[in-house]
Order: sequence, then structure tokens, then C-alpha cells
Amino acid sequence: MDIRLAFIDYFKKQNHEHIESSSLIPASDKTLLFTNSGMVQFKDIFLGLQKPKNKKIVTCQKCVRAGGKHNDLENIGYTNRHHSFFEMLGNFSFGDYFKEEAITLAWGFLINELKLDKERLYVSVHKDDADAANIWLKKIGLDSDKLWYLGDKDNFWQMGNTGPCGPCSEIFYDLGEELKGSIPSKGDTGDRFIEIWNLVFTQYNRDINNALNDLPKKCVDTGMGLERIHAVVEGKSDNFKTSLFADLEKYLDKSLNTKNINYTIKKIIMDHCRSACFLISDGIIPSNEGRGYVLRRIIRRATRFLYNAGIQEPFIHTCSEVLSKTMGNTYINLIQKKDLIQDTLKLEEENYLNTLSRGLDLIEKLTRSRNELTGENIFKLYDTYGFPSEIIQEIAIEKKLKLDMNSFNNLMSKQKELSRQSSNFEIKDSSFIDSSLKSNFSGYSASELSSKVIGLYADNKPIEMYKKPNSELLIVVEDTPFYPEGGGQISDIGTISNDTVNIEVRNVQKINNVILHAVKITSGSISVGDQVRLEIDTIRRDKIAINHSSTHLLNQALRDVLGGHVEQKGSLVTDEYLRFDFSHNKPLTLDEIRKIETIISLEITLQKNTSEKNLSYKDAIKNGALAFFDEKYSDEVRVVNIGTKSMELCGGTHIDNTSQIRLFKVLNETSVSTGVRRIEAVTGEKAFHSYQSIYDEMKKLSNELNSPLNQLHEKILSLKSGYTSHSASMDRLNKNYISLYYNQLKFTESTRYKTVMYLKDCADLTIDQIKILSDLVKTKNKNSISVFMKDENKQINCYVGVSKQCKHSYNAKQIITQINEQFKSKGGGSETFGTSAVHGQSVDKIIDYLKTLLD
RNA sequence: GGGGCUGUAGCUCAGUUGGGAGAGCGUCGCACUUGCACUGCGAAGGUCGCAGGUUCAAUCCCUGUCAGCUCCA
Repeated sequence: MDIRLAFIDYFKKQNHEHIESSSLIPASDKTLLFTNSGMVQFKDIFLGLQKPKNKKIVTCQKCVRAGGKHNDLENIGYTNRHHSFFEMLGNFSFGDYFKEEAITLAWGFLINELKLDKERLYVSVHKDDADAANIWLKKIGLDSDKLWYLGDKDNFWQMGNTGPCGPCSEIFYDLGEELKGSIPSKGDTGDRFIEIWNLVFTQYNRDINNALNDLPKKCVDTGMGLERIHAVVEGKSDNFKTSLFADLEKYLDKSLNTKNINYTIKKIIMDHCRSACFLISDGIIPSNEGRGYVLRRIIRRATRFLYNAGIQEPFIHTCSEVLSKTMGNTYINLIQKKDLIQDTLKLEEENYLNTLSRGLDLIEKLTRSRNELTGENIFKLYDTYGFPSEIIQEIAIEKKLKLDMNSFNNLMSKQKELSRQSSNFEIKDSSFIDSSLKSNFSGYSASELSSKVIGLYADNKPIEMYKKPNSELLIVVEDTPFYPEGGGQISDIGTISNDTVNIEVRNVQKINNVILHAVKITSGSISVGDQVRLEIDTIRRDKIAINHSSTHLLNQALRDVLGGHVEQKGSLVTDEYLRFDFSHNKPLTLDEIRKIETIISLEITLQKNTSEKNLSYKDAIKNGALAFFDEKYSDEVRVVNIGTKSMELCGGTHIDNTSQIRLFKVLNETSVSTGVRRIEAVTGEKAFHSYQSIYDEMKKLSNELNSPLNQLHEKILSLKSGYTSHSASMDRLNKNYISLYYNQLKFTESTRYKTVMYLKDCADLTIDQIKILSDLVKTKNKNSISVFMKDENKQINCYVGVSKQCKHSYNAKQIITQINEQFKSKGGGSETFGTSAVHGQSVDKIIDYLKTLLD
């Protein structure tokens, strides 16, 4: 039976509108990591911020509970009912029906549609909710011994400390006496009584004094876990044994060697692959923070269990196929984004398997001599190889290793301290700034204006007047055109002046509501209360604006080309270039970069005007403006539209029309950390110059290689292969030549060492050839000593070779040492080969010396 | 922004006080075999990422650079 469909049909017949499941990423709630219940998409309606289109609604909502405050990921697999991903069936009434109809509808569905046994159903109500109790007893006819009265802890629901709330009523199912568990009123329900449906009656609004006021429009919000109700209807005590998981389990049994895969692991895979696939299908990709990190942990946990069970190849990504078949009808994203899901999963699996095996190797090496990992070892594993410390701890338990976590934590905080110190904050200590001061930023429209000095600071303290030239201080004015560094955009520079003073503004920062101009006085004096003229460097500002607007276009283009998972991770906008970090899990291809540049180029061609407006945060998000996940925004935000599509919350300064950009060019694309890529790009004049210099370079190459531009690549390939084959034939020729050369060589006998001896000036050979010759002598004469010399750059290079058999009686190193001593030269080598460079001697003298030495 | 690591044969990687570049797998050849698999023997395959520097001598040390990975901010 398809309960999902039955539920929706049932409520549709009761005039409910069916609304699709919303994304797992809560649309308007930045405090929530994931959609974790059916009501999330209606939160604004409950809060009275939004009016419902329809008062009666039914949904089947995909949900994820993992990460965040209550993290029960580690329990999954060990119980029969925990899921990180699940579906929630729910019907809602927004000021339409209330308790009576909600209860009747619920009961009707369970009894008439699902044909559940009345005798096995139990109900709880809030102890003060006489209305609900009455409905259950009188209207439904429930036995009074099947109705339990519970307190606030179990049966009162609220969203936050204030706001809408109300009592609820829960329906339980008795799975049978053979299972352990007591009724909810007596605490532990065990496995016997399971809660299948929660009906929330939102009737109060809790105010700041903690008092409950009646809501004018009372609401109903219900939730029934699909996996649980399936288990109940199918008579299973284990959600994973229901028809919902049947195909998945069959697939696992078929594809994995089930000997090593116990049921716990199977449950983990079944659960985790569902959450992972659904999260990716909603545009989340693995990363090291926020939602992406939860996703990463889910994938990694599953991978780790498989790895330990001997499955050391990527596997989880193959499960998406099964899911798209079984659930794709309901959740179309699973089919539409199948490739993205598979690629993302596979990549993460591969990376992690790599990390795992590399880390395990390292741990094995480090612990070969002793049973301990030092803090430094752990830190290196983590810092350099990205091997998570939790896993090191797990392995330590397995292998009974000692770990020095204290010194690891020390090293960690040292690194943090170091990073913090070297981060480039201009103003580190702001405690001396008068926080009651308020500066206004007028730089969106003005590039110069007059204003009054309201604060002066030098050497970290406030002052009234300043006149020392070439000294540095901080100035605060009432109204300024200077943009303070923020949102990735660097600050403006410029001048502050009046008849008596000339000041150079070098940096501008904003601390709370105060805009601080870090300046240098070039001449004159300044006092608090002075009227001054502030003027920014407009040429520089224009370049910054071009780069900032281009950054927005780039952000949008990246989303268009790579997908909605692209999120801004960092940004730097200067007058020279722009830098943009974003979430993406693999290097961009040349083709992708090309597409991005093309999109931006088109935006430039279309000459679109920029529009800016102030909106409430909620409206801005609702309209689709891009914002940061963690960033705190004030109620009113500035929304900037650049080009045809880009809409972002932004406080920066922008161009008026996209044509001002003129030209956009990506200079390079690199990785910053796992799952984060960085693009650096230039615009306008800079971009133009970059094209010119690329062309210049190409032209030089083309001339040099005698090849047209479009054939350069082929030309280089052919040169390379030519080089390889030439150097190979060169080697052959050398060998042949040296072989002939060797045949002409004259040798003498060393009576002292009873060996064949070669002493020769080889001015006609190259160094490489001499080495080949030396080798050849050794292989032809198992009993030989050779010294070949060559005068080069006013020094005589001596190459000494001694065959293996002789090296015990007299070796090359010894000969070199003696040459060094005799001629005060430098050299050395091994027992069979060595070199020395002799200065200020003739070859003949060296040969004479060697004769006396070796004969 | 501040660190750490890696770059060596088609692939996976060894290679320390700097002293004539290696293993395993894969490829090819030969032998064994009806053929395949297996096994044995043999061979080919290298600008040791790139460019400088130090040195008698650099895969190794130093500087720069490119590419990839990773931690912190």
C-alpha cells in the first residue's frame, strides 16, 4: 500500500490543498540547519507574517535530522527507528478547523483507510486540555483507560520562548505484549507503544511576560512519520524492514558481500544514502562547515563502516540509482540531478577512502617502533593530510595506541593564534573608540563632501587637536564619502583638507557605527569640530566598483554554469583585481571557465542598468536575493541587481551600467581547501592588457616555432616527441661512439694493484660521454682502474672509475682523496666512481702523479 | 591572509648525513598450454613538475614558479 499517496488523497477529498515538499534547506529560516518537520515551510504563517493561500493543506515533507544541537547521527544503525532522513505526513489548518475535526480526520484515516485495529490505538492529551479529552472520549468513543493525560514536557508544543504554541495530542500504537515497554504516562515506552501521529493545536501566543494569550486564529499542525506508519501497517517492528526500504535492501544484498556486512551496517547505508542523496539533490555539497559538513559526516560515516567491513571501493554513489527509481516519482530532483548526486558522492567517497588509507599507512609507520602517537603526529595527520582526529581516536582504541591529545590541542591553538595574528586587520584594538559617535556613509551618491570632525585618535587614545606633520591618526567625521572596508571590498583612499590642513586617507574601517579614517597629515593641523572637505580617489573607486559588480556577475554565472550548490565562501575586491571563493568540489574545466566568461561578456554587451533598493530581509530573501548563510543582517537590507539576473544583499559600491566593465577575464582558478575553489579575475583595462600580453607571448612563440597560432599546440607536441626520439638516438650514438673510442684506448698494467689501468686526457669527449666510457671500462674489465680527464673552464675535471672487484683493495674515493691532497682540489664520490676538479695544473702533471701513485 | 604536504616509468609509490635512478602492477616478447588462465624468463618504458642558485658532483640542499591536496583565520 502506498500510504504517502493514500494520505494525500484522503485529505484532498476533505478539501485540503496538496503542497509539494519544500527543500531541505529552509527557505526563510537561517537559524535552522535543515527542514526537520512538516511545519517548517509554514513557519511564517504560524507566526502571522504571511497569509496562507489556502487554509487547509496537506503535505508529505522530506526531513533531515542530523547535526546541529541534537546530533544523533552516531546512534543511527543501532536502533530500528532512527533515521537521519525521513518523510513526514501532515495536515494543516490555518484558522479553519480545530480540535474536533483534526481528531476526527486523523482517526478516520487510521481506522477507515489504513484499517488499523482500534483496540491497539492509545491516545495522549495534555493534562489541561479538557476539550481534546472530551472529543476523544465522547465523539470518537475511545475507552477512558486508553486515554492518557501528560504534562508540558510531552504534550505541549512551542516554537521558541515566545510566539505561537499550544497543547498536543498524540496517537500511539501497541505493537503487542511480546515487546517490552510501558505506557507513556509511566515513562519509557520501549518498543511496544510507538507514537505514530502528533496533533498540535496551536491556540496560544506566549508573550514576553510568559503569559498565554488566545490566538485569534487557531491552527492545527500534525505530523506522522511515514516510515513508522509503514512499519505499523505492515506489522513490522523495524522501519528498515518495511516496503519503503525493500528495494534498497535487496540492492545491498545483491551488490555487497553480505558476509562481512551485518544488519547494523546495512541500516547505516540505507539511512545515510537516503540523506546524502536528498541533501545533494537540494543543492548541498560536502564541505567543512555548516550544512555541507553534516552531509560530509554522513557520507564519511557510511564510507567508514563499509571500509571496515572490507568494501574499500566507492559504493554509496551507486545507491542513488535505486533511490531515483523508488522515490524519483515523488521527488523529481532525484532523477533530474542524478548525475550531480552520483558524481558528488563518488568524489567524496574516493577522497575519503584515499584519506583513510593514507592516514592508516601513516599511523602504521609512526607506530611501528612504539605504541604511541605524539601530539605532533596527530597534528600532522590532521593539519597536513586532513585526517580527522575523531577517527584517529577510534583507531587508537582499536589498536590500543596511546594518544597525546593534550599536546595536540596545544598545537592546534598555537596554529589558531598564529593565523589570527597574521590576519591583516588594520585596527586590532578598538576599545578606545567612543562608541556613542555615529558616522553616516554617503559614498553611494557622493564622491566629495564637507563635514565636521567629531573624533580624533592617536596612539590608541582620543585627542582634541593634532598638528605634527607626517604622523598617523584616526579621524571620525559626521558624514563621509569614504567606503569603509567590508563585504570583501577594500576601503577608499583619498584626501581630507581645508584651508589649513592637508591629510592623506590611507585606510577606512568601520567599527560598529563609527567610520574610522586612518590618515597621515601632510601639512597643517586639525582639531575636533573643524569643518573639512573629504574627497575620495574616484578613479580608484571606479575600478573597485567595476570589480565589485563583476564579482556579482561572476557569482551568478558560476551558479548558472556549475549549479545552485555554488555559494560564496569569501571575496576580495580591489582596484587591481577580484578574488572569489566559492563552494564547488572539483576543478573547473577550461570549458566551464569559458562559459562563465561568455555569460559575463554577454551581460556587458547588454548594457544593463544597476538597480539598488532597500527591502526587509524577508522580502529580499523571498525575491530570491543571495545572502550568506551565517551572516547576520539587520531588518532592512540593501539589495543590488546587476545585469539581467544577479540579485544580492550587498553594502558595496557598484557601477551604474554593466557596460562600464568593458571586459572580464579569469586569470586563474585554484583550490583553497576541500570543496572550495578560488577564481581570480581582472576587468576593464587590466583584462585588456592581459589579453594583449597573452597575445604578445603567443606571437613570440609562434615566431620562434615557425608555426601559426592555431597550430602551436601540435607543434609543441611534435617538438616534444622529436626531443624524446632524438635524445634516445643520441644515447645510442654515444654508446656506439664510446664503444669505438674504447677500442682505441691504450692501457697499462698496474703492477702494484695487478689491474688494468687507463689514464687519459679526454678533451674530445663530453662529460656525459666520459661517464659512459668510465662505465664501459668497468664492464669490459672486471679488474680495472680508470682516470679520465678533461680541461674545462680553466679547471681539470678528473673522473675516476674503479671496477667492483677492485674496490676492496683500492677504491675511487681513495684515489680522489689523494688527488685532492696532492693538488689542493675539491672532489669526492663513491667507491666505484668519483670526480675531482683541479685548478692551476696541467693534465700531464696529473697523469704523472697518478702513475707514481698507482704503478 | 598565515602555515603544512605532494609532484620520480602508463598506474600506485620507494629512494637521507648529495656520489652513476628503483619496486609492484600494467604493457610487449619468449617458454609452458589446444586455447584461456596460471607460472617462469626477458625487454621496452624517465627532461625525478619547471626555472635559477650552491657544489668537483643535485631527484636530494636553497630561492622562485606552476599544479594538486590539506589545516587555520
